[in-house]
Amino acid sequence: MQRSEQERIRRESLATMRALGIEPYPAASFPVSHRSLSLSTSFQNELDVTMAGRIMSRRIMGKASFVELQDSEGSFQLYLNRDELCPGEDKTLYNDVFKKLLDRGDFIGISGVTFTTQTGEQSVKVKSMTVLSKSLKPLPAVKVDEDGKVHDAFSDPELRYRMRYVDLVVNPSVKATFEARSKVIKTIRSSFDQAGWLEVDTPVLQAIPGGAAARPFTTHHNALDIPLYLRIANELYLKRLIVGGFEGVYEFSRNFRNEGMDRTHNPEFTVMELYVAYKDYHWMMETTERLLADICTAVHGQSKATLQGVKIDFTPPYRRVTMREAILEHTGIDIHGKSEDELRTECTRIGIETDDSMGKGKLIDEIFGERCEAHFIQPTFIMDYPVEMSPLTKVHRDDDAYTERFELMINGTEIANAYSELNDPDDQRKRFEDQLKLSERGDDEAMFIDQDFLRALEYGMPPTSGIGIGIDRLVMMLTNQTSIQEVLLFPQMRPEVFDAGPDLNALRTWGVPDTWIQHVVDAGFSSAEALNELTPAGLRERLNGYRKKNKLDIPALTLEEVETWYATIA
RNA sequence: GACCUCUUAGCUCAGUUGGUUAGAGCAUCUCACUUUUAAUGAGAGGGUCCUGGGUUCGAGUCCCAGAGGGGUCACCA
Repeated sequence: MQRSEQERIRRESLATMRALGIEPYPAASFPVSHRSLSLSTSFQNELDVTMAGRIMSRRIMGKASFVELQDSEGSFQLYLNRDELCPGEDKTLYNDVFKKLLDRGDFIGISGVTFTTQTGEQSVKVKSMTVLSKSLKPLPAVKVDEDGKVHDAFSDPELRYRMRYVDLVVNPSVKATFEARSKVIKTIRSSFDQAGWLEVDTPVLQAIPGGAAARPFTTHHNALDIPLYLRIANELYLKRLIVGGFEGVYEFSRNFRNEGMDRTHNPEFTVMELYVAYKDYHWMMETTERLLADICTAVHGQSKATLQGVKIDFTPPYRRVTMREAILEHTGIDIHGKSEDELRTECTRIGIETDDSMGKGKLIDEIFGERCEAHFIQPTFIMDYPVEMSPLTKVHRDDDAYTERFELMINGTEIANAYSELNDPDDQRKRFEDQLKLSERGDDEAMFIDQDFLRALEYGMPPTSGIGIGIDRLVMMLTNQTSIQEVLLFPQMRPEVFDAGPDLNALRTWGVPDTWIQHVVDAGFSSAEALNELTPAGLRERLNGYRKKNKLDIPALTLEEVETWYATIA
């Protein structure tokens, strides 16, 4: 790939620095005494500081300059005065290194003294400066005016996701999103640790992809010569640990599902799953609403958040609605006691398409998903799902047509899914077998039977409540994002195709001098075909013209030299 | 998987009915400037108009195919 003019100039600056005896990529650590935000909040004049960061802008006014230095916390203004930076006769560091050889994007370390400028800006008067790393590619030139309006924003989603490192440098809100994500996870972890529950790791590679109904990614283990699947859920493993005697276990589980991608689905995503013994789903609802209020407070400083202009109030308690009530409320249909055929008729009546592979549970799920889900904007627990659609859930204590299950809906989206866990091994086996029948009817999402899990239940699992919380979607809600890609640092994308680039060794074998190789490529003569379009004399003329134009400090080419290249190729 | 839509300078974008040498702002380079802050003033350079075909005297613009992105739907507890 041909380098842009800006890249060529930066590489020349790099070489010039080395010629001046300045290593652009020094090995030594650079200890820092202050960072931008903390220095600014406890600012005082005449403070000795040492800082490091990236040059984000330079305003050069002859013998004095201002630099915006960006570090991990934010940015801070530096003031460089030629005679303060270079008190002696030699002004190279200011005149050449700073003004000519450094660019926007370069990392520098500085020492100096704090002061306030005439316009009242907190600044550091730089006394010494060290080059820490040279940036060879120009950063997008995002500018923010005095009204906070962003100009020339780096906004192309493809480029932003593919080069998240650039996105993070120039778009501060992106960094804030991922800091919020970290706060969400930290809050959950510290809350659970405080409760005495154990954070565990369970297998990602599984022989039976259980615990959910989804199409798995398949791989192969060579030594065992067996297929393995990337986990679609970790539920069955965490329950085995409850059998093993832990009272509470949780895991931040990266799950993988080989399904479609869109605004709310990425092939790999994170679910936090928690299982606690001797509890039921009522307890879990109370635990969940308290946890979410804490998380929201950690991110926003209050238990309310705004999502697409709508205020979401995470303050407990949340509304609790049974699935039967929810469907009755929004469609007028009472699903209670209805047969599969009756439900199918109702679906057709209200315009929901059905097919023969759909069982009772699936039909009810369709009605809820199509007609009810979107109405639950404020946090709401939808409780008591029909037994057919919840094969891992204990039947309801009062009515065996339902299960003790809830989903937490926020802004019309499912955020969490929880049960009083099914711990009756015989019932569990029967439910798995019902799933198998569904799968024979053509429902390709029905679950596999995990015999070892059934054996674990036969050893006895205490009454347990469990929950899975979709971390990515939760972060979306708390950061006011509508796309999952905005809350994943590196969302899945089609792989980028890179040009292999010209073969520099080939040029070397033609006899092109090392000093010329890059320039011959840059000038567009990286292949024998390109050369053969010109005579040796013509090529020499073009390359020497290129040398002159770019003021290259290398010997001009002689006709004899260029002729030998052609001789080698032929 | 289907449909819609986008791809022009490092970034953000104009580009008329198909018509001269493809433009702007920022960024870059040169010069000036010792408290600026979207610094300023003067000047300059920078392009595989996503790729490949086609129509045409002539294509950034029209047609076909492809690549990549975005959106909607389908799929996805």
